[in-house]
Amino acid sequence: MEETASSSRRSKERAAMRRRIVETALQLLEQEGTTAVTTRRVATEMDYTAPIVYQHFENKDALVLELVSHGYQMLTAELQEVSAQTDPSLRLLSAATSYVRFAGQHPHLFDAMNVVAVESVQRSAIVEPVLDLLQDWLGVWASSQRVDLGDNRDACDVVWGTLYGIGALGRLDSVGNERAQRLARQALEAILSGWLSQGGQRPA
Amino acid sequence: MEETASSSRRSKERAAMRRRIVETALQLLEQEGTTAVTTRRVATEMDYTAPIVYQHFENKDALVLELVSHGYQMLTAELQEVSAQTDPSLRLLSAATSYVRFAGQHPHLFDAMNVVAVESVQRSAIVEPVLDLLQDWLGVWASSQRVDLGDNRDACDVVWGTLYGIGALGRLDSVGNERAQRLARQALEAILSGWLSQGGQRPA
DNA sequence: GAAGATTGTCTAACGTTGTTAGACTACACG
DNA sequence: CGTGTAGTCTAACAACGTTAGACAATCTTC
Repeated sequence: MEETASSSRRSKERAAMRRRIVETALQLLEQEGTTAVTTRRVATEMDYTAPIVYQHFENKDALVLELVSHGYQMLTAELQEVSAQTDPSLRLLSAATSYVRFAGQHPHLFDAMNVVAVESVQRSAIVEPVLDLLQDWLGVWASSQRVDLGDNRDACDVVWGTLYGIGALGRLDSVGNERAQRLARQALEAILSGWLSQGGQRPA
Repeated sequence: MEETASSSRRSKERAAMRRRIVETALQLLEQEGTTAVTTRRVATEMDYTAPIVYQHFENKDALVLELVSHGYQMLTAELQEVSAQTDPSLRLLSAATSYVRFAGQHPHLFDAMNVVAVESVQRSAIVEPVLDLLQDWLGVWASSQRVDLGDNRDACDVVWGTLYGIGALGRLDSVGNERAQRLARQALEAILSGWLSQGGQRPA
């Protein structure tokens, strides 16, 4: 396993090609939706042919999983920005609208990110950063309000599920993203205010 | 357009065949998941061939839409049962667990019921009964607690989105349906208690 | 009851999808 | 220069949604 000059160049080219595939697929997904992401379409868009995909991904699902991963990275980055907000309550509320806005700005990616069928061991790892962020912010909020949330994990999943559900609602024409942003904020306001008034821990 | 004996029999047979297709497709969906619902598979299961489907549905999407409609009817029926619960708060909490339990008992159907891509004018009509139920119960709860929810429609969608999100969360192995049922109850408890403590109307 | 129309069903095909095997080409290394 | 390796393409497969056209059975009408 020597490290020759050309082999290193080759592996860089391989990596570059892999990135190109992901970029092209992502662009297709965002601009034309799930149905546009086919192996042939992705390859053609780069002036290659379909089998090129299989030189870099085990199958199409693996490629899509990479898009999903990319999506969560984008989402994490966007959520990091509201980190500037130091007030624990406002920060959570900003995160809520931020999350739903993301769903509105990247509707098809958002869909792909939430296809449960693509469950895998890796999925948990992909979502983890966002959940960690949320769990952290919730913890800070709780201690700032001197509230015991019981299981922090539970609280985190409650908020996560709530925001996801309302974000998904916003995808419907009958609801719309802007209204969904408002609803998400209202929902989180209600939940936090509820936890506040329930005061302490939940009964068994 | 006379009403002869045989034409009436024929139309009954047509209707029966349509029902058989729906039943077969529903069974396949529930037992083997979305990928098992193909025109060929559905037809073969009934000892027919694929084109039979197109004698009764414009396309596969129309068939799936019928399954979704069927699913919402089942859900509505199941929610009607908790109607026995007269206490407004307990009734809503029961509905929450009921809804999430439904997601756990019919996971693939639940998925199909929530594919946003199948949006259509008819979709709103399909979901309407459930939303009406929820809106009604929320209204009763609000007046029983002497709380002004502001826009009743908003409150309804908040709860609807929340429950859906947590129900979908339960589909993940890392969460599980039983835990999701608990989480849904907790979420709704928090929201209601939050609305209670916020007391009156939301600011503009 | 026979002729013609209607209706149910199947066969066969088209285009598209994910995916793989095998051929070809170009470059790298001895 | 010859040999091997890595990258790419062509061609094919099975399965999918969908449609046209043929066939047969039934109904209508005289």
